[in-house]
Amino acid sequence: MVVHKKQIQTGTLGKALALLDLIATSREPLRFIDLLHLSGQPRGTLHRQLSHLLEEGLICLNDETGTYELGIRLLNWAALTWSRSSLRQVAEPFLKSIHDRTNETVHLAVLRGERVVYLDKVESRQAVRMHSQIGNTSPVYCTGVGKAMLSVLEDKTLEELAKRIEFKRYTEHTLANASALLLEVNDIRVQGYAEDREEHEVGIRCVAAPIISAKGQLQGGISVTAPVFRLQVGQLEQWQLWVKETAQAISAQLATRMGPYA
Amino acid sequence: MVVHKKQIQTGTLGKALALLDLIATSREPLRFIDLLHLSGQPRGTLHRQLSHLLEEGLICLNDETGTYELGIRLLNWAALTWSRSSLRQVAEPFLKSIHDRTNETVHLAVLRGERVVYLDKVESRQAVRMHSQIGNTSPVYCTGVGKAMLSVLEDKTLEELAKRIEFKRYTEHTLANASALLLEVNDIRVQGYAEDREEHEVGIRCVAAPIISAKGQLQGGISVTAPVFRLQVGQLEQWQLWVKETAQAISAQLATRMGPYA
DNA sequence: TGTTTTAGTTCCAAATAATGGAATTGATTT
DNA sequence: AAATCAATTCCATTATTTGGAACTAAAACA
Repeated sequence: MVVHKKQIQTGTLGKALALLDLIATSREPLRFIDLLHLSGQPRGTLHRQLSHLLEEGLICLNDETGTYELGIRLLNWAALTWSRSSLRQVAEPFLKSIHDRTNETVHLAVLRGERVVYLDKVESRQAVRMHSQIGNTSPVYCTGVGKAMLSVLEDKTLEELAKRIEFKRYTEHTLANASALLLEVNDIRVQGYAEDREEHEVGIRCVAAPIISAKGQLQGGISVTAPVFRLQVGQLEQWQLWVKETAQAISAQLATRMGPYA
Repeated sequence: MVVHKKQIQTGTLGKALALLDLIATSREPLRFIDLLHLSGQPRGTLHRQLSHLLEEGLICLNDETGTYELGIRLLNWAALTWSRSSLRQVAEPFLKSIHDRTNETVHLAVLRGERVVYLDKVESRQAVRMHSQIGNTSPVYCTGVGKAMLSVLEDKTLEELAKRIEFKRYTEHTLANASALLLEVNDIRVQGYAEDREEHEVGIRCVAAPIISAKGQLQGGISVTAPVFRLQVGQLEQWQLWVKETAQAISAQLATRMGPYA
């Protein structure tokens, strides 16, 4: 959320979490020997690091296969993170309200590095299943909320972030490079809302707006998403207004009632 | 899940996570000064530890209130933990099946220390909202799944665990001490299933059974929960069978197709 | 069955990071 | 402007981590 003034060396903790991330992001189940190659750490070091992660419940060892999985303690922390998130708490009724009016999927998301993390979702029939979205991430440059959030960042921050992005084409409309993104963000700044015109998935469009704090700091964003075939003429124009209004209402509310646990 | 052979000193990582847990489990938002008192660490040490957690995205600092909140990175890890859990993947269709037959809430849970952590849930109308259960915990001694899981542990492990529990009366039926619990677990071992007779919440009953690995190691448990007013005569007796059968079917399936990501 | 290979664990002197008290800076109140 | 309180920085001391090598366990091979 906040951009770092200076890079801090996180020492032992950083190394342990890098290892955890390796396990978390691998698409294959990993054994000791795999981690040995992937991490590039010496045997002794890796062994102790894994012992510590294991002991702390951040990972667990599958007895049958000898592979490491993510631990249940992470789930527990996440449940607390979610339920206490002040942004989420404040936004909840607003998300419901906009969903009632649009009857389409509404997302609440925050920015984390070059990716968007979904914090909440209100969906048509089905309510949220965890696997659907919460805690999952998407690239910032081809999602409505992503681009909306970028529009709040300062130029310098934005440019640095854009430079770090690895652009990948998901559809023919996906923005293909940093300059195209910066150009589009400029438009978004003027309009106050962002659109996703089938940039991430063919047949899916959305409108989104950023949420800011009293001090103007980026807090997150909301979006309404719909399949193209269900869109009426002028519908997105209507939703634009609602999304902008709602994001501003959430921002205003955040300024009043801050802090979690309230 | 697995009981430790020996206690390992987790050093720096352990200290950092203890601090994270302090923030996670506090019912009040905490500022630096609060953490200074709570943690008992010297100023310099605490400051560096917080900087590291902050830098790693495990916590974030609320600019307006100066209080620390849990970070989004935890949510992201949890989403991966959940979606890849081999137990959850294997259990999913079985949970649906038993829900179709009972039309009541079905839970999948695992044991973590003296508490039960919910891994999945299939509910009547509403599908899962994260806040409903996933990642949340309950005491082991007054839940159906909790007692069912205890029944798989070895005597020594069980007794040590029971000794560590702080018993709290939730209803007049709550088991009040370790010996009552051990006695009940003995019955469960014979029957192969556990009951919760309004022990956690008045008006709520459930039946549960444990899931084990090929080697007989405890993997988790499932339960069917219903409000007393909706229960027909002989209904729990029917569900007992289903829950036992289903838990065994999951155990069998686990033995075949192990490992996450499959 | 014994041998080889591979995977995982333990050890310990050297290198690195964490510690914590004190001094400093910054913000808020009187 | 002074006083109070909160947060941050500094650095010599202390504790932990590091990593190569030796060791053990288990599986694959002969």
